[in-house]
Amino acid sequence: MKAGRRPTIDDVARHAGVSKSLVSLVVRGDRHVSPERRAAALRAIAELGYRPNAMAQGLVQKRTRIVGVLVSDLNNPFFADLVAGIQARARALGYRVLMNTGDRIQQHEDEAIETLLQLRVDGLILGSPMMESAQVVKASREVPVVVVGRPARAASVDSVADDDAAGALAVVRHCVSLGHRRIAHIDGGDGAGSLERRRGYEAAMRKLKLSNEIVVGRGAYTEAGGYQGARELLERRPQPTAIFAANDLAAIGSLNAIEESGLRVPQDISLVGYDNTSLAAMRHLSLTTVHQPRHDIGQMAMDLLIERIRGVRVKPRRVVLAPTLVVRSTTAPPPRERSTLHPRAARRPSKKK
Amino acid sequence: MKAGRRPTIDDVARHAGVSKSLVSLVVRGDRHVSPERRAAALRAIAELGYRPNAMAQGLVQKRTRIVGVLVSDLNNPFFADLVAGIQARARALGYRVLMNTGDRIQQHEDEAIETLLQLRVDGLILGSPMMESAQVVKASREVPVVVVGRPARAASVDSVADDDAAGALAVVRHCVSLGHRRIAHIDGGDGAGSLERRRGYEAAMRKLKLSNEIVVGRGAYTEAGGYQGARELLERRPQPTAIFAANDLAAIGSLNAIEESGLRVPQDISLVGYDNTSLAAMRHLSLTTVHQPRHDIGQMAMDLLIERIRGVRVKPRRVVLAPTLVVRSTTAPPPRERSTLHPRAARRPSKKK
DNA sequence: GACCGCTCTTGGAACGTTCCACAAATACTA
DNA sequence: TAGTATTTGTGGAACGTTCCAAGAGCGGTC
Repeated sequence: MKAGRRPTIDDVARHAGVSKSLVSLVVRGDRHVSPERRAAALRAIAELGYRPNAMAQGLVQKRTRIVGVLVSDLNNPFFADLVAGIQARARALGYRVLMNTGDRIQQHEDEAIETLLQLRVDGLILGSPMMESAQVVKASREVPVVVVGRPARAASVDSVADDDAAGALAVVRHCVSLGHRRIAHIDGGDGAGSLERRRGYEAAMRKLKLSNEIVVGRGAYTEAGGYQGARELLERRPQPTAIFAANDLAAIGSLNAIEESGLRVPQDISLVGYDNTSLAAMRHLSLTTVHQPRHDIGQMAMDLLIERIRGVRVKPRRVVLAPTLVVRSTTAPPPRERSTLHPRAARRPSKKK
Repeated sequence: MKAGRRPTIDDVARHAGVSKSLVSLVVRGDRHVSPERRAAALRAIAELGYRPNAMAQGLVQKRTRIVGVLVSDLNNPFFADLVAGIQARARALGYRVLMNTGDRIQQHEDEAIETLLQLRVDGLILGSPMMESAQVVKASREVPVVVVGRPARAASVDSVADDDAAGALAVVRHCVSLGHRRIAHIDGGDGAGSLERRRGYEAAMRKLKLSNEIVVGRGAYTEAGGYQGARELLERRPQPTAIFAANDLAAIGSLNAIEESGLRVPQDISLVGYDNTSLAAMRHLSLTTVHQPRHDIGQMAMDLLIERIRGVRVKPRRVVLAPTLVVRSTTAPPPRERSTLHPRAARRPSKKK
């Protein structure tokens, strides 16, 4: 082996005095190898610091045992648990995970996917992608694809998502049971599942005879989006007495806007998020929200993917998990009607409580 | 091209009636190709849906134009901006980014690195890794490595980190200026830079003649770690009047513990975090913290890496950025001495305010 | 008209693996 | 004892690219 070069399997073979085929067998843990040669090979591997070249392996094997994961937004802790679930299952199945993010920008997402496809990953899990579904379908022609957080249309794509309609209904029901009627929604913009969540909200309102009270503010699955949406809603008269944000991040943004306007949560206005991320659970925030079993969703996504990779299933599967409402401290009965007409004076921004 | 197979450069060449070398030139944008043949090649590429095989390319070129990024903890929004900075720079330089996380588990981190090394990435950026530095050095023998968030020892490794001593000093100074003396620290356990931050705290305390007041609670760079550390500190008598947590996540955990014990922030106890993540900026939390220019850190890390990759520099560089204190609403003058002896009765956990 | 120097194009040798068919050695069977 | 399995080990052909040296065509020059 020459100085600066990384050792190859040939170097190892020469060093150990065996054929490269034999070294290959040892590396892959084949049991039809005599103890002596195995030991010799292992020693040479250790001495040279040999590390198999995954590209060469992938090239000849026509598979990589790598699954690519696209994460929509690293700011959203939702994906931390999702990825943990994927990783746990992948580890058990002998696959490795490589991540990528498009930072909520369609073009970047497309590029991220392209990188993964050029690397010839064995499968793709798309976590709440912003990209158009045509792109998803296109990717699914190359490799098995599972979409998380938004229903897939195409027959070649599986999906795992929670039942947004059920989640939204639970939220609206909860608010109504507290006495709210003017329950507004801040949507998730072009985010994954945003439309479903919004439709769920609208359907729930209609179901509870509140069709006239349907109000949707334009937002996004981000703090900034929630802030904007809340600002929009708070300008309306009469103001809503409850806001249902598309996700926890947006709820936090809404909270910023609400507090900025001098209103208190939940005394003046109730607030509900979605996802039950670690943020919502913060005692100081204690956000009422909708729980999704993120870790399970990740595991399920990986399971679906592996079924496709192994070819044991070709029919599409749409897994829908039941969400559950988690009532915390940001929801309460609405204030008396008059109070919304006389909002309290805004408090000093720098002072708390 | 046979049915189920992915088209190769040979398929494209045949389909376009040119040589594969010509197709290769077109794909790589070489300008010494006649317009007609270029058009023919491009058409064939589009018609067949050809996508170059990055493994084959990497194998022959002996480089991948991919940099691997290890992210310590997806729950920490610190890394979202860090990665964004890395990506922005990588994009400009024509590199692609592939991520991996070890979920704050050493062994998983080692595996993540191994995956990336077997793929022969051109370089590695380690974001606040938990792994032992021997592992880092080992990796740096294979490929250029830049460590973020913790100083590197080895000559083969570059690092980008903020000046933890300066940050800690700013925190302690701020607390002292408010009148605090019993300023305790919750450390980051085995987290990256934890030791430096802790030493910085101790040095700052000594510098401000508060050596006797040095108290360190054992924590971690997580919400749970901060919670534990705060519990430990709150059991002490006298209780500290200010807590300096190793990062924002830990500060949030501390806040949970503090509120649970019935104390108010900042009236009864002041709280400071580190990193100035989006969490700290939440109006509802409004955490006093230390700002790190995360995006710049990411860009800088990528720049250092590229210098090594291109071989224009072999001497190690340790970039240290100046942190700045961001004073928000969780710090205030300490309560009168007696008050800590008569803590208020714990309020109902489910009630706020 | 021979030669030169362009530009464009091409075949074939890498790159580092695995896989396959077969060889060699050993053990078993009739 | 010969023949047949069985177990180990091996060389060489893939895999899909890029790179390199060299060829083809074609004006221009002396």
